[in-house]
Amino acid sequence: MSKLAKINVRATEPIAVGDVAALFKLLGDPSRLTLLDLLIHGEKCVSELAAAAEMSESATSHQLRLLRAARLVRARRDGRQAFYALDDLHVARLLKDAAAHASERR
Amino acid sequence: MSKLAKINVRATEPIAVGDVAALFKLLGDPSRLTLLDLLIHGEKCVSELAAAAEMSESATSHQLRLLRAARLVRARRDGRQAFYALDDLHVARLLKDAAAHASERR
DNA sequence: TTGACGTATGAACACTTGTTCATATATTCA
DNA sequence: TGAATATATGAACAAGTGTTCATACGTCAA
Repeated sequence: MSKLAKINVRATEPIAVGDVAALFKLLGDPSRLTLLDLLIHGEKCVSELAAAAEMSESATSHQLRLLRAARLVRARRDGRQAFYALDDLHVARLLKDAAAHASERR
Repeated sequence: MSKLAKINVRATEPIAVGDVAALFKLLGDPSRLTLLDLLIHGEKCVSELAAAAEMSESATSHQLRLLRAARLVRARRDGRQAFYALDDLHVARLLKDAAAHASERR
């Protein structure tokens, strides 16, 4: 793949394509996207998220783990519950932009 | 998956999560992302893109097909060559935002 | 401690994805 | 027409992905 391997869209500095692709890849799954969308309105615990997204709690936890590894969300323990929240102010903007984009393509 | 299934990030109207995820999914591959990045600076033919991205022309054509189906790029025939260009003004912005995002996460 | 609850994690599996290889189509030139 | 060039496409395969199921962990209450 690409010897270039840098994205040059006038970002402050060129970024490895792999990093950007990894970010988009994480956002490119309906389950994860739903979870992130749910978190836009504030932090929620795993069972809340699972219920709202209509996923099993196991699947929810697995996906949250990926989002956490990428630092898109952060976890906070409160007793037996784990509360998740967006850990990145830019994510909401990316979602918004992409949503706007998708809506204009009809 | 999600009964909600709409993203509500104050887009003009709620968008199906599936559509947004499909867009991100397309952007979530290094090969396709490289091709799009190459096209930011103007239209290019398949062999140019293949050379610059260090991919086979077949693989390049396959990926361009996906990008074309999603109307992220458009093709123009000129003799034996097919020139591809970004077909979406928002894509460059998405790439830029994501690159900025990725760069701030180090 | 014991049990229940909420969450996390590993393994397994079906499904998807990107590439390669072979072949087809389209266009130009001799 | 025929050969050469540029691109497109189908089939097949390896590699990757998201879910499920079973189980483990951490916390609280009795």
